[in-house]
Amino acid sequence: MSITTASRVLNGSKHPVSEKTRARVLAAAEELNYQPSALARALVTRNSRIIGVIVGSIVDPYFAEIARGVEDVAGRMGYLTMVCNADRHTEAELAHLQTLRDYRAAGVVFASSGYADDEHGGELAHAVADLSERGSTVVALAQRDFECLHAVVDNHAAAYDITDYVASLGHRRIAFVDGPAGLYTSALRRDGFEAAMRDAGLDPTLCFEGGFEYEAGYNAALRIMAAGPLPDAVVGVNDEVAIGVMSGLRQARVDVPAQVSIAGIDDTRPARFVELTTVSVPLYELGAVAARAILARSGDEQRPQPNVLLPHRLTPRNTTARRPR
Amino acid sequence: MSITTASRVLNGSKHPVSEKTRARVLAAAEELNYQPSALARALVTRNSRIIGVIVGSIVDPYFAEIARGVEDVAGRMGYLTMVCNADRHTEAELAHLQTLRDYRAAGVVFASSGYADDEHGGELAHAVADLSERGSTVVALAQRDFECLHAVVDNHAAAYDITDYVASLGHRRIAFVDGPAGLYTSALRRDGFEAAMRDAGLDPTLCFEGGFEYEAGYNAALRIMAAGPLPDAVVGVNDEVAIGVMSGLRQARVDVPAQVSIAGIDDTRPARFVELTTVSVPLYELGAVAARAILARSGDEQRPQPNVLLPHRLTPRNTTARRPR
DNA sequence: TTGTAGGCGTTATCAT
DNA sequence: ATGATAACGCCTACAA
Repeated sequence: MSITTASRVLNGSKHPVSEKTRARVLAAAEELNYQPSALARALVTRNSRIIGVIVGSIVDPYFAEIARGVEDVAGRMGYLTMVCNADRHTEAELAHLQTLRDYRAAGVVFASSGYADDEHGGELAHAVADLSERGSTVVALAQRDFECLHAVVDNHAAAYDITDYVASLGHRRIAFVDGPAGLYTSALRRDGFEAAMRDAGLDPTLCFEGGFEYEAGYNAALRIMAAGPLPDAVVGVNDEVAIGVMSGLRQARVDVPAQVSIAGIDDTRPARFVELTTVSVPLYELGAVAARAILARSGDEQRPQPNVLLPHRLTPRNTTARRPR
Repeated sequence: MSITTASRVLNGSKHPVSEKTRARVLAAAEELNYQPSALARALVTRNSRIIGVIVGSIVDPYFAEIARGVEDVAGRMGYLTMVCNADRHTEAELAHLQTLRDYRAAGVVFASSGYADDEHGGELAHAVADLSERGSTVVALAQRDFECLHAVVDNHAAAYDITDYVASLGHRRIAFVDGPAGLYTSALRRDGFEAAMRDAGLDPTLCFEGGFEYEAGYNAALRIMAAGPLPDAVVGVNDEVAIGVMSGLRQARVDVPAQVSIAGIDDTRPARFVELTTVSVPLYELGAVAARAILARSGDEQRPQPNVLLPHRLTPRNTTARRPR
């Protein structure tokens, strides 16, 4: 019973092995509580069973849901998912990419959007190309300026739909709280808002600077209240911001939704907590799709996969109300 | 210029190397965009720069904050943090532990509490011991029945303090919504609640089954309302549950805090969104402490480290009010 | 069907 | 100060 034979049965090689020896090997492995070294295996195979998920912020429920999607399907196949926090810095993404490359990750998932005019964009594109050449599958879950599989939702349409819905409630003065400057997702959603406003014959210029976090929304609420008469409604670039706005308004004794309606985008868990009107984005599914793509490619040959666009859905809840007239 | 020499300068060995050759190696490495294989290195050193964080639920903000703490300090030192989701199943923890062992993780952090009378407890203790012997540092951030470094907060006291505070507001009928059955943290907090109630001369038996998630709180709210006259206040085993209760109550047109006061424990991000009265638990710091312990041990020798108890702090906000009399 | 030899990319040991 | 050589634990030809 040689090492080779043992290796063959333990790693499911298709090389023929007699039933008796197979059984003996299995028995011995069980007996010794033997586990093959993932390290050595990855070293020779040039491919580990690690999947990296690079997120913009580990505490953001948006990314948590995506990570869960990846982890669920990857874990079922014996893959290890590592969630890497980049704090929305391209340089941090670069560093994580480096490490992931060092471990010959089977794939890496870019969960967050890229920046327009990113000064490290070239470097990143280069690193991604390098990674792909080495056999890792990379997939992006939002707009990115490098070549890879994209699985996304239509952010422009999502913002359009929620804005259109709010307008349909009879609101005229509708404000928008923007996301982080330069991020594609921010721009896409703002554009969607503006398009919907124009199509409804409303003024699309009531935009406030924001971010993706609760605090950004809270601060925006302060500026909104200082900027003149209250708007009829405000659409946040995402749920956290919308909740932050609501929190700021309510603290100032503004009644939501009686005085001001509020809506977000994403339908993350906190949105359900506060019964926020929003648009549901299939976050979990986005992650699952990414994981499946990686598993498919690392199993079979490198057959190229088609990009995918997942559907979103308007989800009215209790933070919006019809405008009294 | 041999491989050996190159290796020596590239990995900061303390073996002497002349300045000239050192420079030449560095230049060549830069030139070729060379990166040492983390896999090969880990294979021979029997220690990778991977830290595993096993969490009870990846979407739970409680764990997100802890993961951030670990990731922040580990990332700064070039370590890779992998967040593994166990869905609160000991078996899943076992599986992750297996994988982490295969990759010779530098350390693993158990972020969630263990179960009393866990049927897989023995197995887990065994796996942990095995891991420790192989040189990995394991640290638990809540009560666990295996030998390892513990960095925790006093859950009993945290629950006592928040209950005591609520009672001090004049409330008499105070309900408690419990956490997952069998979990040490649940029991500790419930005990803290009961102790505070008794010390305040109040009835500590108004407990409802719950969980750690929003939905559990929401469902508990329904049962609370069906169980007779509304309580003066309710203390949730954690913030999510407290918010769920609040959501359920408000949906039934119960005014919080005018009719019922509500408080949680943990001070996770959503708690700030809704201005929940709670007790702040140093989640980020818990993770940071764990990471530092792992880094310390994998750098120097295995000097044993002392367990640590981190302080919590009462954080009154707007979901509790003094009882009208 | 089974076994042998070579190599994956490092670090560690022992010369030189 | 530098270099050859042997592991680390596995997989994949290539023989037998």
